[in-house]
Amino acid sequence: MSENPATRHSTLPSTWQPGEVEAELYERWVERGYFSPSADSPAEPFTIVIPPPNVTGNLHIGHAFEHTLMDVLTRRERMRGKAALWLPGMDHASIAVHALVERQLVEEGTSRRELGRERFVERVWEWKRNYGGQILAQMRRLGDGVDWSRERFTMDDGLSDAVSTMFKRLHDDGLIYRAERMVNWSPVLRSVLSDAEVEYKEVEGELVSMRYGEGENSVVVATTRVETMLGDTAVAVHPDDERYAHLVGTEVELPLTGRRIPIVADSHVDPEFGTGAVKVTPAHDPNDFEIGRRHELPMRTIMDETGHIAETGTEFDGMDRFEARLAVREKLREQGRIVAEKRPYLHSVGHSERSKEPIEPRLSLQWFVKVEPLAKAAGDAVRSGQVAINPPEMEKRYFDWVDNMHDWCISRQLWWGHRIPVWYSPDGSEQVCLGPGEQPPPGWAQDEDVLDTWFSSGLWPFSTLSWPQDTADLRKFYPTSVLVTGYDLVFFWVIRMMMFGIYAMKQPPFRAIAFHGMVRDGNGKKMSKSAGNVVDPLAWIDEYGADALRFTYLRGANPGVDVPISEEWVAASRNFGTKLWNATRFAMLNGADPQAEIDTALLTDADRWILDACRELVASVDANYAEYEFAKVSDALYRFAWDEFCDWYVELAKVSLNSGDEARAANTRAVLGSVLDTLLRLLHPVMPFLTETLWTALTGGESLVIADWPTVREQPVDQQARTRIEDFKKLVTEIRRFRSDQGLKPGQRVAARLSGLDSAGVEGLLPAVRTLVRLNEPGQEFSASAALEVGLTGAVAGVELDLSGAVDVAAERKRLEKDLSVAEKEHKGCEAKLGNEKFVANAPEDVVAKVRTRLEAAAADIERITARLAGLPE
RNA sequence: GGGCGCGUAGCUCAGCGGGAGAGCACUCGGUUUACACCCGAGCGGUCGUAGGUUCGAUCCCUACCGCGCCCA
Repeated sequence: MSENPATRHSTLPSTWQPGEVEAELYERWVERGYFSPSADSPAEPFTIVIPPPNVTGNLHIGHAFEHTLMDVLTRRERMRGKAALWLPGMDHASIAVHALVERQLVEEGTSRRELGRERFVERVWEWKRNYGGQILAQMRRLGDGVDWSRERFTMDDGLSDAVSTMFKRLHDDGLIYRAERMVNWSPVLRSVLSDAEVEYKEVEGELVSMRYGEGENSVVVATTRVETMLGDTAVAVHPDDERYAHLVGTEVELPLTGRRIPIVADSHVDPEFGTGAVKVTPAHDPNDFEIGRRHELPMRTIMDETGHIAETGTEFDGMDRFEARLAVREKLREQGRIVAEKRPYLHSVGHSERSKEPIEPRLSLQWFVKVEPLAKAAGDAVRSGQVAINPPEMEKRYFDWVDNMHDWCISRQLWWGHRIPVWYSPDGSEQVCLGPGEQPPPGWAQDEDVLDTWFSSGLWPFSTLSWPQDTADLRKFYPTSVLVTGYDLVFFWVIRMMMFGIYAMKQPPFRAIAFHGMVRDGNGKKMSKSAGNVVDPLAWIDEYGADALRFTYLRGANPGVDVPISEEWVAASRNFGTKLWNATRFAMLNGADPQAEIDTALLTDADRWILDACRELVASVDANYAEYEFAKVSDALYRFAWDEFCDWYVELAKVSLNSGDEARAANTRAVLGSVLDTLLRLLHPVMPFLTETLWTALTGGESLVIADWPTVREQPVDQQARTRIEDFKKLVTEIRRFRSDQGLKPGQRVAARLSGLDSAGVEGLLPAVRTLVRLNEPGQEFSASAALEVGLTGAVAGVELDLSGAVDVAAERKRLEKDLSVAEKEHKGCEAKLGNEKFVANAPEDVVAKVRTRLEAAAADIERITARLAGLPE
């Protein structure tokens, strides 16, 4: 504060080297505790919990994007005086980690079963200590202002207690049950998967039609999974289907098995599809399962947990399902039972999202959450407006999920994760569900399965704040302010967090949900390893700095819309950072002083205009943040900083600084300092490193992280100053255009005489015009050889130039003709509108008046340009 | 098959009832005392197609074509 502005510039190097200072700045922020709000703070809380990244993961381009948004929001709220908490952590990624460590064991020639459960889990923790959580270090590179003192992991003791507490509550409320159901089975993982972990893909398979039974009593059925016929326990037809009416109630022989199976009538069969008769495999197909239940059919499981045929008593036992598919088909062919084959047959098949193989529908005993009451509450919270979804269009997708959710299968046949807190008596006749700290009766055995990772993720917004303990953190920071996540994750953690939050905490876990899009490459293509267009955000941080990457993300972040990103755009953002750097350097070299008093009496039009523009910028940035319109925020900042401040104000400030009027120059230094100060504050959430460096140098303040967010100053808008500056800009631009047309070098000075500036009210800006467009005062021998006229708000300004005879008339004529045709088009358009009676009668008064004004202006332009063209030498 | 979204300048995207915009790319000029990661000037669009509503449609409605996503 006491530092002399004139000497501060010595602390600012001539170029910005992000790589040299980012890490140091970051660690300083963390050490000073800026990111760790106190639960005792009197300030209003602002909370974001990180959607927990996977412990196996690295910071990919999508995380970096999402983190930028969260960091921007949190940093801004901190500057606005909130007790801002961004809570970091990771989930344990049950399936991913389990599979990863299991693979390692296989490579070492052993297996998890050989190792045993206890040692396997130890092994996983060891892996986590050595290799897990790399993303946490990478988040520091990006500048994530998270509170590391509150970091959480879903497998930590506290969060594990939260899991078992929640399980027990739901269980005791009858919202968790165990049942034998058709589930999505992964033969590779040997575990069940939730519906959300299955992705449907079109595949080229085959549709095989085969005949069951003999002669008149035979039926033809078709399937893409021939091997499942071994588990058929019926054939179903539509009850109204006359073709098969005589067969309903009879039996046919199921080939290869010697079994006889009934033909049943079921109204869910589509008589239009295929032959109208379908094979029924209740233990291996969801639809068939339902038919089986309705008709009390036997449910024959014909595969083991690895997808191999088992216990059918046929030659196919022991074969993998795909091998059996071919073998069964060929056997049927030998027996003459294949009546048709369609190949390739395009159809949709569910695949395991994690292990990629086709899932196998399978009858299995699992634990489920009864979601109906929970999902209804989650839907109501949005319907009632308690939770706002941004952008609102995403509500539909949310309701689609919430309103049509199936019960959630939460057990997994894995070892890494939260073990289901249910114990069985030695004879299996009794079971008990226990909460944390409760002991099962001696000799009872705990359920072997673990819980779906999403179960613990669903608790994340409050388990991370120490729930079920009633702590100061929980009271202060729950519910969280906003969940920032991709629209693809609606059904993963969003709905689960909503359901659990409302159930356990009696209020939704966030006040708002801000959905963002997916990061795509510069051509709008989805990034994927196979397309080879995946980029590493860390490489770009190395090359261009974290701020450049962050700014690029923000510029592309329209709510809910995909974000394309490419290296050239990151480079462009880096250029923007450099521009700011240089502008600040210029300001400091000229003694810009943000603390100096601004004497309003001495303000020039330029000062008034930029202060007003700056004021509007603050308002616009605030308004757009409120709507999560990040792209509009950054666009406004970019344009103000570059187009208004650097391109015009700084140039005008030079005129003032060199005017020799010390009082005026001092005032300009104060305005320069003030505007830059505001601009750097506004940019800080997006570009924390660069702005911190510049701002501390400019102001001598401690840190921008904890500086105040700008407020909209109560200051009258000087509309006249704005008009004069707009006129000034137009005048300068037109003269530059004329010079360019005439082939004058930008630096070449020419003598000129200007007129009409006084009646336009911009005579005070004459010195600035002369400086910006290199016009000398007309001397003794001044002889105007070229001239132009510029229509300003209040008058027409005349500019006569002495080009020493060398006038390019052709160029001037071309320019005038172009201007004329623009004016004529405008004139014609306005005339047509005003000539339309209905327009004049129906259009609002102000619209009609505006068109009249435009018509007059166009007419004046036409007259002036025509006269000038007529006066040009041939 | 059902649902949602999108087709605007070479590229990526704003705008969404009354004068077509931005960034990048491109062309020309440039040793202007902050900046060539720059400065100045410029080129570039029948706003997917066809109808309709309206005094007026890139904007609203309908159909179609193309692309993407989600669900079955």
